[in-house]
Amino acid sequence: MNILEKITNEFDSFSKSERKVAEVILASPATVIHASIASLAKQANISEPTVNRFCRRLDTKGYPDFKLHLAQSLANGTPYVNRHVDENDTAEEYTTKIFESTLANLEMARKSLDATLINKAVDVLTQARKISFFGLGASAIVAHDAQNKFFRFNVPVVYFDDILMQRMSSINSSQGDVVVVISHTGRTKPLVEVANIARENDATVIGITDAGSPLAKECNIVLSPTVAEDTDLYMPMASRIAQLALIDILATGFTLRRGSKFRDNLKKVKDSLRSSRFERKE
Amino acid sequence: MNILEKITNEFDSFSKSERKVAEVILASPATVIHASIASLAKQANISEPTVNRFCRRLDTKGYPDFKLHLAQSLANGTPYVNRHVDENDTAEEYTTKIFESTLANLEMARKSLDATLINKAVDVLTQARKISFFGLGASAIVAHDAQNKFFRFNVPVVYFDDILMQRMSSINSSQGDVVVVISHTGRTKPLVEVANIARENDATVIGITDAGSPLAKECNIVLSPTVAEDTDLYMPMASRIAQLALIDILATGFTLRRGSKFRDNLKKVKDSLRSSRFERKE
DNA sequence: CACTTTATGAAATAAATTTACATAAATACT
DNA sequence: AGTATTTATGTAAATTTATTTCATAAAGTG
Repeated sequence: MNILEKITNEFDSFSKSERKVAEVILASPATVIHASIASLAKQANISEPTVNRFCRRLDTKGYPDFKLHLAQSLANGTPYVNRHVDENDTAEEYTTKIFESTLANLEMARKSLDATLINKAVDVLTQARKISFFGLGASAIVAHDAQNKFFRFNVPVVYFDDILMQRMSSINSSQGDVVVVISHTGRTKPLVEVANIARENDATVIGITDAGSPLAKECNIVLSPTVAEDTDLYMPMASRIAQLALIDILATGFTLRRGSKFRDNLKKVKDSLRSSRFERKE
Repeated sequence: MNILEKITNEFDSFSKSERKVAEVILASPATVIHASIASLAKQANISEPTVNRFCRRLDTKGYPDFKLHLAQSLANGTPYVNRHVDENDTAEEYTTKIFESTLANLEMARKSLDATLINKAVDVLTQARKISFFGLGASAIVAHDAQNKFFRFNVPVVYFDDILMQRMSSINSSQGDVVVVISHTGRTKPLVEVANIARENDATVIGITDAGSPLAKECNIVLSPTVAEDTDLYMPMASRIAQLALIDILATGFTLRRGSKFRDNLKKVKDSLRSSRFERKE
């Protein structure tokens, strides 16, 4: 919790002198962060140790640490929240709301991801003989994006958004192949079947999906970026953005694992596009 | 400006010792705000006065004041750009870095977008007879996603990631049609041509691209979500996520403009998927 | 109203930061 | 190349700032 809120909340439980400090701080926190303990004590008409004790009471290590917390409370204030779009919102308003929701959800997704599992997934991917990315609907886009990234690594990579192709591809998979199945809910029957087929054919299955879902049960490794999907508009929004961030992370882990020499290759791929572009004038 | 960004920006103008401090700070700013000047100096293998001078160089009053600024940079809501992944990062570290960059870039994109133009674009889209989304490479994914969203609105919508199909489609366009061209750089020759063809055939062209680019010049409306693309790994990352957020915004604007009755339709589309899913047990 | 607990402040101590100065490194100019 | 000059860095002392200790005062309790 924000330390300013904390001061307000606990105000009633403070002693007489502590209240004096609290009042001075609440009156102009921005001034306090630049004041020494001596000057704050003087402003509040109490002694320096009292200020120090006040800081500790608020679970900080001492006065300087307290100022740090105060500074953070003052910075930008508003944490990201999921804000719902309203019927009468202006373009300005819904633009802000959507960005804020997206940010809030990314923050949430970040917290929900387990670095150990990511590391394991990267392990598996770097050793793969062939990588397949499968998704349907909005998740197809994520699979599509993953292909666009991983093909640069010069590993055999395929992507299908057609359930039949996915099935056929899975049936042909075997040990050493990695199949990445992407589904926000993890409840899309055909995709669960595809995962099952892949696994029965000894492929390693990585799921980017909800941890407790039927799809998750078919996976060797489950990565689940959790978001509070905005269901107001019945469209996948935050989920796919979090999934894309995860793809970035996996791709980054992959390149890091392969070392710097490997990254020169990436530059080549990028440079190969140059001739199809208009040059910058600057 | 955020002091962390400032350190990153001015890094090249630092002296040898200053760079050492900067590196330590950038590597783990959260640790630094709890460190004394002595411990930071030791970590960076330089003397305490050098740290102090470093702080002043960044327009702070001294080390404690510098820490205050740093704390504010780190506070909620101010993620920072350009946290470059490092060769030796752990999964935990690069995961954090990528999320932070993504958040910072979304924040940046949000600031760069003009609500008036968004409103205009929504206007045009709601009145369109047919909407086409065109992109190549990483932007193809964004176009793909846009189709996935807009087809729910029951308007004729197409998406192509094939340059020939894009050309043919553009040649056949006419007044009342809207073509949305997506390209981060706006310098991909074939796509610029496509935009030109569309415009010559009286379609309205909306560009999701860099404002000053050749592609932007061919557009009737230009929406340019600006991001500081991380070029370390030669892969499009933040740009496409910002573009997707913009698609969400346009789609949201579209549904709001169409009114609540229209949104019942969206629910129907979503419900139509139900039979293909495993039910939740809860 | 005595007694205990809790709160507060003065002074001493400890810690951290800054200044002043000396030396070393880098750069520019013969 | 060699010297002069500027710029960068470190050592040690001085200063500022924060914390601890301990004594005293206020508040609460039976």
